[in-house]
Amino acid sequence: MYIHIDCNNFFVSCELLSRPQLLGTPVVVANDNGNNGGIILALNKEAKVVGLKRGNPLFQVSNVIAEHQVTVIEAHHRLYHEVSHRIMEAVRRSEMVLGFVQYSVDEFFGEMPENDPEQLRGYLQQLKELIARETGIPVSCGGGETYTLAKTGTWFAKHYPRYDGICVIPAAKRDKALSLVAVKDVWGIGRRSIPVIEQKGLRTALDYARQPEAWVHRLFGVTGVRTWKELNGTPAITIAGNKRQQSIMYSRTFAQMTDSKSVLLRDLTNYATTASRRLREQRSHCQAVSVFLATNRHRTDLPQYNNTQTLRLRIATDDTMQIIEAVRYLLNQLFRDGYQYKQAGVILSELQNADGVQLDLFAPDQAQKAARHKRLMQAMDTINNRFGSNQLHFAVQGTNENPADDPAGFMRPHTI
DNA sequence: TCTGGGGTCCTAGGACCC
DNA sequence: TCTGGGGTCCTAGGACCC
Repeated sequence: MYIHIDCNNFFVSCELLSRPQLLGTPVVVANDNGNNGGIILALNKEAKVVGLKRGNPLFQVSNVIAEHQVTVIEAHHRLYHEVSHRIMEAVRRSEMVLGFVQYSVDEFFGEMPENDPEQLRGYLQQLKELIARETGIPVSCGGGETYTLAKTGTWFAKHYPRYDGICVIPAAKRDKALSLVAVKDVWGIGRRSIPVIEQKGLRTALDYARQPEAWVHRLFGVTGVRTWKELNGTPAITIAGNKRQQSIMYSRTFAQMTDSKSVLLRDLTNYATTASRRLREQRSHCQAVSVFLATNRHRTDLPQYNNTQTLRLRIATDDTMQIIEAVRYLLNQLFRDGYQYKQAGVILSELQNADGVQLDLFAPDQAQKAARHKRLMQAMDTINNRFGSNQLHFAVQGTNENPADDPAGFMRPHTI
């Protein structure tokens, strides 16, 4: 049978590892854009009972936060990835799960060679205890005949306390289980499909599973059919897991809107630098670079502009300097005067393995230049890994004037 | 004042080939 | 009544996920 593991309130659980005194009090994790302008990314159950929800902008719920003395913690994404990695390693070492894969930062799938639901439940209990013991993170587990049913099991584990965090759905109870799940709570059925399904008078996962395949195919395509098959007990979804990413994006919403091209250039080159470093970390090269700009969609009183442009490179690269040049070119193409920009980002795509990159036959000197740049990038990565992420940077990135990043005031950036 | 930041896969249609 | 029959590659955009 297939199993699914989902970490409870993951970001909050990670933060509480180093702040155990906050256990039992309401805690939320929010991103921070430097202006108290973030939204709630994760919250524990104490924060849920006072009425907070994932996605709430902080400024809209500041009264609730003050009234109930909710602790707001800024997100530390590096920490979450490390903890996630520890969970994966702990489960791997236990050798209890086959084909164990990471699906997202806080979710895992796998298989267990066990058909008896009670036995499987016992194994999941062991797994849950192992993860708690080795990492301190509480998890919920589900089991079933397919990935989708296993994930449905986790849904029950989370919504009904009597399951104590573990729910296996055996074939014999599949229909009963699906009749208790609303169509909107099915993994794979999204916002756009729900009105179409409900208009047919279908309300539950079982209603959907009982429709003819042809109807599902016509309305929801092959992805809809896959979910339909999985609900009916036939595996149809594969989880890639543990592969290199196929695209890398870095984008930010600004604390203050800007109409300045030079500000955008500075920010975008910083994003390009970070994205390029991640590209090298996973030993990939990119063949395409995209930039997007967006105005504040919440400000209906201002003119809106939203655009993306992509540049394909002749030769795939992981060189920050080349990627910055592409970003500079794309910004020149995209930029329009007279708009207040609120968000911008860089996307690296068409990634390929760094070991098999095609060079340019007609530009042999390019190879020498590439080799020099490669050594420069390696040196910069080494220095920045050791002394802090932007110690050595390109002049176009600007100087870091944010005192929060340098509280002691001794980290003067060195500019190339 | 203040409204994340990432990802994957699929489809439709156009341009081009024989 | 009848208007070939296949292909490939590319791109933009949609839908879904966390």
